[in-house]
Amino acid sequence: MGGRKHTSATRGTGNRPRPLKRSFYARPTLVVARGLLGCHLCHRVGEEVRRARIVEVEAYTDDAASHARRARRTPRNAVMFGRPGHAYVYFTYGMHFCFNIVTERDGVPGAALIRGVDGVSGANGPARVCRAMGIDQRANGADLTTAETLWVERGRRRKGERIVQTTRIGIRAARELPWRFYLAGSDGVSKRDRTAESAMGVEY
DNA sequence: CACACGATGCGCT
DNA sequence: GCGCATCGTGTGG
Repeated sequence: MGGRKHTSATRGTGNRPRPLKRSFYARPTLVVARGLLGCHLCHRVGEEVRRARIVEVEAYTDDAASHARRARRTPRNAVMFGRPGHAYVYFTYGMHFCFNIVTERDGVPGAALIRGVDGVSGANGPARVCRAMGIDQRANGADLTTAETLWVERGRRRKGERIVQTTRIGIRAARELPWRFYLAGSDGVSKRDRTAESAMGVEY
């Protein structure tokens, strides 16, 4: 047995969490959103740790469709203006939660909305991600860099796996902005853009 | 204080 | 494709 310290047996689940650091999140929202694809969202629920692979993300800054539109701070969106690497969870339509990760440097609003994950069943769409992962309002404001209960770990992007960039879902304002990213061919993608996929030659 | 509506998902037409 | 559940939030009076 050579000098290999990390085997697949010691590197995978069951070891100490290796949460993404704050420096990962303290970057432009589009960069972070794209970079989260393929990473693993982890949530401790009691003794259990739920893990899922992030496959669809949207970016929100101070654009017209954002809760932080016009860079206006309110009680609800305040966490979007705070330190990067924290959870922004909001309640909507009287029954759903949506989970975001705060981006940009402290004081600059930004968040990446997790819209789809693979690895848990029925997690295409932001509300279903929260339901499947057990994320609710209690997670709002949580620091994801400490790996206490909620965190993200670096993942592998499969060879040849394509990233599709297209418009965001379920908004009216600024719908032309191509601020949604997803991994082509993943089950957890809420809505495919066939036009974009064929334009970039995606096949499967 | 009143009210319109939403970064959704589900069931029915 | 359309209506609707269900309620916190933001905005305006």
